[in-house]
Amino acid sequence: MSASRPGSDPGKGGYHHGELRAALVAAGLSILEEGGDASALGLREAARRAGVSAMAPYRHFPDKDALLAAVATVGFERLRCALQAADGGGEGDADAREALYAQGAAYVAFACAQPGLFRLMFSARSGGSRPATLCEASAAAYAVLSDRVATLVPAASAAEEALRSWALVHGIASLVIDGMVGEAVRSDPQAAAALASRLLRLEPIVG
Amino acid sequence: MSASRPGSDPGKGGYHHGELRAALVAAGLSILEEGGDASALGLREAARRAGVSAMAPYRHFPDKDALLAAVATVGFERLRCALQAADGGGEGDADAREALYAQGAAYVAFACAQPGLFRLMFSARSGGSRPATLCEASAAAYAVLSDRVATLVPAASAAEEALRSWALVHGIASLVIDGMVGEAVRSDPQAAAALASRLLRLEPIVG
DNA sequence: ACTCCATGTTTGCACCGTAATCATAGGTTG
DNA sequence: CAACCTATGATTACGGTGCAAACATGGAGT
Repeated sequence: MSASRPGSDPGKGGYHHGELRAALVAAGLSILEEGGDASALGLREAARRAGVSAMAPYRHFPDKDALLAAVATVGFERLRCALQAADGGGEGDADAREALYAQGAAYVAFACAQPGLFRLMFSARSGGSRPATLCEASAAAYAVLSDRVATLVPAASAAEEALRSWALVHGIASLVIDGMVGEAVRSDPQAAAALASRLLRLEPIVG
Repeated sequence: MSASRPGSDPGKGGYHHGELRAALVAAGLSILEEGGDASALGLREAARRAGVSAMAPYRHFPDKDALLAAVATVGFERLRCALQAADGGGEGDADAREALYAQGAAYVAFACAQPGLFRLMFSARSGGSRPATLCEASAAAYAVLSDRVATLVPAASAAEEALRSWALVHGIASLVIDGMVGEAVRSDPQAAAALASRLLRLEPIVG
């Protein structure tokens, strides 16, 4: 009686449009991929791309922030996949270290390749706080990095080391996409990834 | 014939309003300080606070981005002052290291205390590229950190070490103000600064 | 066949950024 | 001193946005 309703499960309905929710999220992603400007992502523009009226999105999202959060959630899922692919799952000691560096490079390359999406992921805040699905998606992505760090350091310092690594690569990514480290790096994800890998290996000042 | 014109030097006019340009920048700063939301900073709202018509700002800024850039420039100047104050100018070896840690803590505390302004500083981009004054202000702030790092490491690696330190503190600041590291830290600049200081001292994974 | 309700549309409002046009004030110059 | 000239600010108008409210539609369950 509840699961038999036409649009009970969001994202797989089959009525007028069929997949409006998914189409809107896809439209949002395409907007971010085209014009790096995050302010270009709007409800009306997304509806336009989905071939639907301007108010239709409100049947699937309570407000604009909710759509942004849904798009950001997809972004975190993509980031998690990218990190997992870069890690490779090596278990040796040297392999584990290289896996961490590869994750850092992938993190920065991801941000560099899709700056609009990356910025949205860390600014999407629906009604003051993040929706649960967004939190879960970001936590899942962080877990990939956190788990790798856990294989490299004692358990006691694992949490802080993971946070330090995250902050470092996140800082590099943010500075690069905001144009603070030279134009040559921003438009070249490979160069940005190489920079991240180099900074991760760098000897610390506390030597 | 040119310098004798009433409003030749922007920012120090004395006509109808007197200091409209400065008043608009101040209004922008106050907007950012009140509602953490950066999207609340608009031309019309700034004009409203300055007690002037909605179109008046266009006599002092070509478009909205230019006002944002001017506000961001003030933000970088404030950040530079905060970093210089935190550094203290110590010259001993241990003092120098502590000065660097203090700068990192001050950087994160600044972002935590004024998240809207901090975000604007790294997203203000007038017409695709940053105005010269904004670049100079950000470079001046970075120089404070860069110079301190230069006193701690060999000249050959100074540039990369400085960038690494900047990325680390910038990453911490970004993650904190975007609510990715726990609510307790975000609303407490002191706690955020302590976190930054701790992560800066942390042993690296390459041990 | 009838009804119901989720989905999509239409209309309307307040706000924003900005272009075009007009009004004014205060020095500059004859 | 008076006329003017230009920088500054005000008005009006246009397209865009997010959103609320009322309306239309069409497949699902009875």
